[in-house]
Amino acid sequence: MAETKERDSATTESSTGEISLGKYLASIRKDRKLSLRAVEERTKKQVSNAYLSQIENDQIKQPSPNTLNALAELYEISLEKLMVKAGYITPSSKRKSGERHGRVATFAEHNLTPEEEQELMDYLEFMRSRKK
Amino acid sequence: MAETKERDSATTESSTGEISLGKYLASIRKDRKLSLRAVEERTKKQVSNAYLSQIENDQIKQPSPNTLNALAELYEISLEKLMVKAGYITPSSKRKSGERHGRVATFAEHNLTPEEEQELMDYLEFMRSRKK
DNA sequence: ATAGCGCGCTTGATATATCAAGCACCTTCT
DNA sequence: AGAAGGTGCTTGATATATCAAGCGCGCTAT
Repeated sequence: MAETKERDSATTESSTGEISLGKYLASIRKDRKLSLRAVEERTKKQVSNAYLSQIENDQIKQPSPNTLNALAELYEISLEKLMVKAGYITPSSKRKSGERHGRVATFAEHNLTPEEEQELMDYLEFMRSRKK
Repeated sequence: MAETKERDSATTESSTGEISLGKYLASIRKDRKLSLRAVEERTKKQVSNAYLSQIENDQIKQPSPNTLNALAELYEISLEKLMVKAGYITPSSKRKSGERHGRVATFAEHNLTPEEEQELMDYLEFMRSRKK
């Protein structure tokens, strides 16, 4: 009675006021014009079509980092963004809404690709939100 | 070709040739002079004493990132190191083409603490090892 | 029409993470 | 001595992730 779990979320506007993990992943997959089974193959069976379907319909609460990573790589999106949406990261000290923060050009000294740079920045936020 | 799931014993020298996750965590806890229940309390129940015991005895294969993070923070060790030991990160291609990294002093522009810097560097390796 | 294929989806089964409750043992007290 | 409390540990119960197998539907083709 204390807490009913099901007040979720067809449209979960949790931390950043964004859509749910499932809807987000679904929209991206469609953008990439991939079928569920295509994703299954391209991820070398790391994510089955059945499972992806459940994820996209928000029937899975917290896919493992491995799963999220496989999808992030295939779709070429930020792993940490998925980690946030999956609830691994507490949205405590999140940035002000919708604000793009400064760049980290100095990361270039490590031959970071733009994606790596973005991921590192996301990860920094991740760490700091946890530190709270 | 399949990797048989081996549940070998106490001294698992996997990725970095180090001890298993459980033994590693146990040694650190003792170093910090904390009891299982003390850890339970200090992590605000994020890790129960029963569960920690299982982890330390390698009865748990892959604790969640949340759990690992709680321990990493309490012990003040690298989360990514635990992620490696937990098997979230494949220790395959550490060297892509004789690549080695230097320091990342420039991270200081983001007011990184030494720990954050270390974690970011670990995480960079994490990303790159994942990238194939 | 019908055979086939691709699509998203459902479901049963299995593996595993996680914890509350308890147990056996060991130190101090009084 | 016994109570009280600390220690690591075990276990039964519960929740959840994950997949193989299958379903029904819409397309093309014959």
